[in-house]
Amino acid sequence: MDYQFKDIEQKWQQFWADNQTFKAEDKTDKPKYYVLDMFPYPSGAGLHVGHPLGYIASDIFARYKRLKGFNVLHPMGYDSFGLPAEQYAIQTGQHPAVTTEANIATYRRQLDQIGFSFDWSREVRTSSPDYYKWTQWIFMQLFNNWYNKDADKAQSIAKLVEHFEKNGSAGVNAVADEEISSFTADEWEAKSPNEQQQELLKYRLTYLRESTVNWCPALGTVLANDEVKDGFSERGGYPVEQKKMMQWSMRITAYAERLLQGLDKIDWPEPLKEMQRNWIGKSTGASVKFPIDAQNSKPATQNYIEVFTTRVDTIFGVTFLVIAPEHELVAELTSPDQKAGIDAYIIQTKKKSELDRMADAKTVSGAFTGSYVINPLNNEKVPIYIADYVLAGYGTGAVMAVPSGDQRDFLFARHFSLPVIPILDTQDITVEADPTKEGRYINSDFINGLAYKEATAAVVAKLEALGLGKAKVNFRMRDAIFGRQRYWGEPVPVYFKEGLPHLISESDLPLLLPEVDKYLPTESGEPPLGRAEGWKHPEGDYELSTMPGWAGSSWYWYRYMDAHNDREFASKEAIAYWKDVDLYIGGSEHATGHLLYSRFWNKFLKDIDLVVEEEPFKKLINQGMIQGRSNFVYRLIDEEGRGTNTFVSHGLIGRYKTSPLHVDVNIVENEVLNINKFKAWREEYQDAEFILENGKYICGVEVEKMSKSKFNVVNPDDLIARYGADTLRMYEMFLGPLEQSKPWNTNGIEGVFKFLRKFWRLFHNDVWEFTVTGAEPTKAELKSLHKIIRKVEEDIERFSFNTSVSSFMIAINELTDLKCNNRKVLQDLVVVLSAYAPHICEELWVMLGNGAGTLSYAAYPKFNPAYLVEDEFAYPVSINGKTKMNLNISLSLESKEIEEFVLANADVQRYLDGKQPKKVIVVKGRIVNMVV
RNA sequence: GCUCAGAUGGUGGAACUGGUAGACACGCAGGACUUAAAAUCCUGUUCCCGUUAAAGGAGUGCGGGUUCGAUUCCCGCUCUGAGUACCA
Repeated sequence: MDYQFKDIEQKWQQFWADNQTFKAEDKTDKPKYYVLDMFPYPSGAGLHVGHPLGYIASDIFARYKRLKGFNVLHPMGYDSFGLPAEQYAIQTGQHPAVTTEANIATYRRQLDQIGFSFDWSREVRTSSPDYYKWTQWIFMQLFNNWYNKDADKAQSIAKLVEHFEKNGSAGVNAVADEEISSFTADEWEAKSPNEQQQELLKYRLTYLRESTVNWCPALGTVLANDEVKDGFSERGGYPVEQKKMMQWSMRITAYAERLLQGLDKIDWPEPLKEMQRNWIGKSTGASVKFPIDAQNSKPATQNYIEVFTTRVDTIFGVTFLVIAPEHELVAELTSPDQKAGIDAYIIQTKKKSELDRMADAKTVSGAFTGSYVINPLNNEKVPIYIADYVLAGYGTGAVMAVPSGDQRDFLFARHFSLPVIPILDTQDITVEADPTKEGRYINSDFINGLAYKEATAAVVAKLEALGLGKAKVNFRMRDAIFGRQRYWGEPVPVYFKEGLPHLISESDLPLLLPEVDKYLPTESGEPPLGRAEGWKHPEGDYELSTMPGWAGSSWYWYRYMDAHNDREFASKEAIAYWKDVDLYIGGSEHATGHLLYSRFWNKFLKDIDLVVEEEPFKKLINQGMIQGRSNFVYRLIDEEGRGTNTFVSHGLIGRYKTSPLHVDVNIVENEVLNINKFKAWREEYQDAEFILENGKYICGVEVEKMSKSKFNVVNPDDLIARYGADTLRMYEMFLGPLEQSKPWNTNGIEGVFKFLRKFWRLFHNDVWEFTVTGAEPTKAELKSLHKIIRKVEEDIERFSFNTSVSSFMIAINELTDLKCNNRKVLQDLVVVLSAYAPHICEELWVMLGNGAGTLSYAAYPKFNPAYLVEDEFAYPVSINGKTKMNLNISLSLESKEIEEFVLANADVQRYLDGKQPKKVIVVKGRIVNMVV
């Protein structure tokens, strides 16, 4: 029979499901291998052709590892809490659980059709109570731990309390809130339980704090920094504003250094690591306290301003100080005569949106407070300004301005006519600041004549001696806000008693998401959970925020190890066996969100001895984004400027006045419009007329995002119906390197389909009867076979799936030319191809007489280099590096003999034209080059 | 602005450690089969000159360099894409 992909694929997908072919074993002598995909959010739109790209690659890898004798864990699940389902619920009143369930069913159907080797027995859904029970449980562990800097790891709060009881706060070196108090053991004992809890909250790894948050009024929720892009929400594109709110936070900053160091130990794409490094934003410098000039009205709160600088060596070049308009001392520092100016500036800053502020980056603005500080090293009076180029959220919200070395300070100084003092003898500051570290210091008191390194050390030492400064490391990364004022997320397992948060009892987990009448905030502005009737802890009210989207995805890879455990998030044995993810494939858009939070939670879980590896994902690959590729038709515009119902082919639009219109890519093939389908597409085009070129209507092309409104969405279901899953799998790989972004283009899928038919044909005679022989393979057949055995092995190990597909085509072309129908050769070939095109291979495997379902665990054929040995090589002979001819020469000849052989050749002599080559380079087995 | 990635035929791409640039596939052109079409098969297909063939020349974004030899290494530039954004 001809290649009937529909029957074959359905049959094997059913077989795999019925027999749980891909169930990973928990107890086995085989080495483990964990291949993970970033689990999808099940959106209503279903999968488009770009989504499965990474899944196909990981599936090929997983199948290959099984053939190589590994016990492979290759699971799949759903990140099923999220905003779109909730937005839909608000519009329609449908419970998000219902729509989510329906969307998951669609996803599952689509995934099954592609023939993935997932172990579905381990499926997880973050919105399922059996799952989020453990997300809540991990939250409780974070609540019950603090970060001990001396031990450089998390420790239990109980231990901290013990320490407080014995020694008070002395000797505690914690990552904690800034306003922790110091007390003796007796003072601790004297505190009321509530006061003690209040103090402990400042240490917990998840804690409540009034903080400035990204508030999105349209979504009615706060957003994490990585969910905000250019002042707008990433989902939906709504404006985001800054607002102060009491919020749950995660003390990720405690792990900043370890998150940074860990990057050097994992095999991730360099750009991704770089993104995380930038996000963490470590800078090494010093903090310096500038005493406030006593002659001014001194603020009651403190008598100095603290700045952070990376160039403390330039301190003698300081000519002014700039603090953020939001700085807490602004009001107190403003002198009466400057008050009007300062107030006006603050109002102006507040009015500016985030966007304006960025667009305005080049214009200098600011205002003088009327107060001064004293430079602690030379006792100069230094004026204090406010300006919005200093950010309240970074460092201390204050900078020492060195206009000779920093361009922003330089522009500011020019604008306000402030002095610019050069501090290095190599500095050229005639037109702009010069941030050099070269040269020797001048105008700099005791560091004059020194070089950068010793100057920095000397300044830090002096500041330390004065008690006015110290070396300091600063991180850009902030603690992550961990609450959303939304319904469709994990409830926080906390209730409030006398204004203080308390964990619910572990035995009450999971804290179920209650029913509500509407998915909107309450009239008083509380989150939707405030609507839940009778939802109340006996001791007090529950927390009404839910957890953010990244909560459930920050540990899910552990749940797959032991997905049905109802006593632990995963058993010790399962974690000891599976340990970590060996290969993780997913998009780079999660660089500073999911991938950072996951590393953070993993490190925490490691600290409290629940998991065994410091890093969760050993190797990570980013698959490229699949962009859309839109097609256009060109509507003719008549003299009055109105659109007509006539369409001009793309090659002719220069001669007419036209306007482009998107046309459904599914009715265009190789840029040729199917005119009948176009007329049927929409009623208005029923009588459309066309100006053709060469009898065809050619469409225009543009690369855009894949979206319904652009009619460029290609659905995998359609392609599978037409060509089958095996063709789709191979074509997605054939498209190009996995990591490269590219527009989807269905042109060319025919080639892959033809290849599979040709492969099928090898096993059949002219009338499609299955025919293979038991004869001994020929040398040529074995050579083709072993070439592909080696090639696929090498390609998969380096994630070069596209080159494997080409090589398969070459192998099949060769074997077809050889008229190979040899059982031994074909059977090995089936195994090699099975990772890419599993359905057709299963079918042929059984036809060859093997047991159904055994192919997935067959052994990958062993490569034998002996079959590839050649005794002759067609040496390219070049003159001055330009290839002129090929000469067949025995590989047993040595360089000298090859040179003689080549020079004796008549054609070579003709090229040389009687001249003697200056030099002959012979690389054995590679090339002969003559220099004349 | 900064950081990173990339640029190869009409198209997607290949060339793994510096050694025959354009594999494989699409498209296109021509042919075979057919009453015809589809499907299938065969041949050709980087560009220029020539054209029956041969022979020749140019060529991997641009300009230099190292080398017997560079798509590959080095320096400078242009463009495209991604990330980031007054980070002190």
